[in-house]
Amino acid sequence: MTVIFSKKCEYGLQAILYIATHTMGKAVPAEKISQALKIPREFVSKILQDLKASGLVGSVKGKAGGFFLGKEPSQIKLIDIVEAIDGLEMFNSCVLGFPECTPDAPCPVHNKWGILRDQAYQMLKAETLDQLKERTLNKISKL
Amino acid sequence: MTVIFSKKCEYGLQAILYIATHTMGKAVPAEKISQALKIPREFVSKILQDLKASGLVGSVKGKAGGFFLGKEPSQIKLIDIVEAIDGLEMFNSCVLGFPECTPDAPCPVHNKWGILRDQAYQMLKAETLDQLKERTLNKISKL
DNA sequence: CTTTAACCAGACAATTTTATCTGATTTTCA
DNA sequence: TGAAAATCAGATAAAATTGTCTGGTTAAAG
Ligand code: SF4
Ligand code: SF4
Repeated sequence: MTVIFSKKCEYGLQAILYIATHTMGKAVPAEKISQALKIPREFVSKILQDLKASGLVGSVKGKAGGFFLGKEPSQIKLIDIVEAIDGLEMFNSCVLGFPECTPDAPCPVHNKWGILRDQAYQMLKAETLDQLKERTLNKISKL
Repeated sequence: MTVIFSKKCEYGLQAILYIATHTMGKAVPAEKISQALKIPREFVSKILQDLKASGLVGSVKGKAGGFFLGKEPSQIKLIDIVEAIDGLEMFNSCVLGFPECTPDAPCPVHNKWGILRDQAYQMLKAETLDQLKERTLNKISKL
């Protein structure tokens, strides 16, 4: 299977986007995220607990508890979630899987892939959650 | 883990590039590929057997046997190997993992990711094995 | 103060991916 | 003809990823 992000990372990205757009001042329970995004509840819960360790989300226990953003929406970028879950290794390794990505021994598609890789990185780094809000709402509302 | 291609696919790409540059008219045994690319022999052998089913490689049994390209190097592109092993699904699905990639409900990074995805596809489709030969040799010789 | 709804920690299970093994067959060559 | 070197098919094993369960703790609300 060809994959960009692990399932965990995809779910993490989706969940954070969901929280950012549906928080209304209150904490969002895992159950709600699970239903909206069709992710198993315990699984998304686990992932958010992991993201908590990175400071990207916070949580409150007990009734009316749930998850919320750990920083201002204007301070969170998609790359932050990717880094927390999958790491940034892919942005520094060979697309063909050759060991070592050195300038004097580039893989055969170096000149093209290197550029794409950087653009992908820039893309994830470019916009903050608040800037993505409108488009996120449009997507999630049609799920 | 973040990944572009599965290990199988990476190994398949590397192995085909190796065969294309080291065939010298004869069949290349899995053992030789295994040593050169540091891929477990039985594993690369399996992968090449799979690629044989797609017509990308051929094989001869017995002593002095091994694998060879199933087509002219000028007729094989990297995308062919990717398609045979991992399929082309990634070039038609959402980078954030949202179900359905529809024009009226694009994911929040649609306008940027869509372009990158197409460029990646074009990259893999652009050059044939013979065109990649020189750069491949340079990479493999420094492994 | 009891019920309820939530997070949380850690074990557990299922699935997929990656890798190895075993034995059979084929071909070359001395 | 027999030993050696290779593919090949299928079973098996190991590892990683994905998903589930159990029981505990916390906090709101009646
Ligand atoms: S293109 Fe160059 S930099 Fe990019 S992955 Fe291949 S070797 Fe590494
Ligand atoms: S950007 Fe649009 S086309 Fe690309 S993956 Fe996201 S939804 Fe699909």
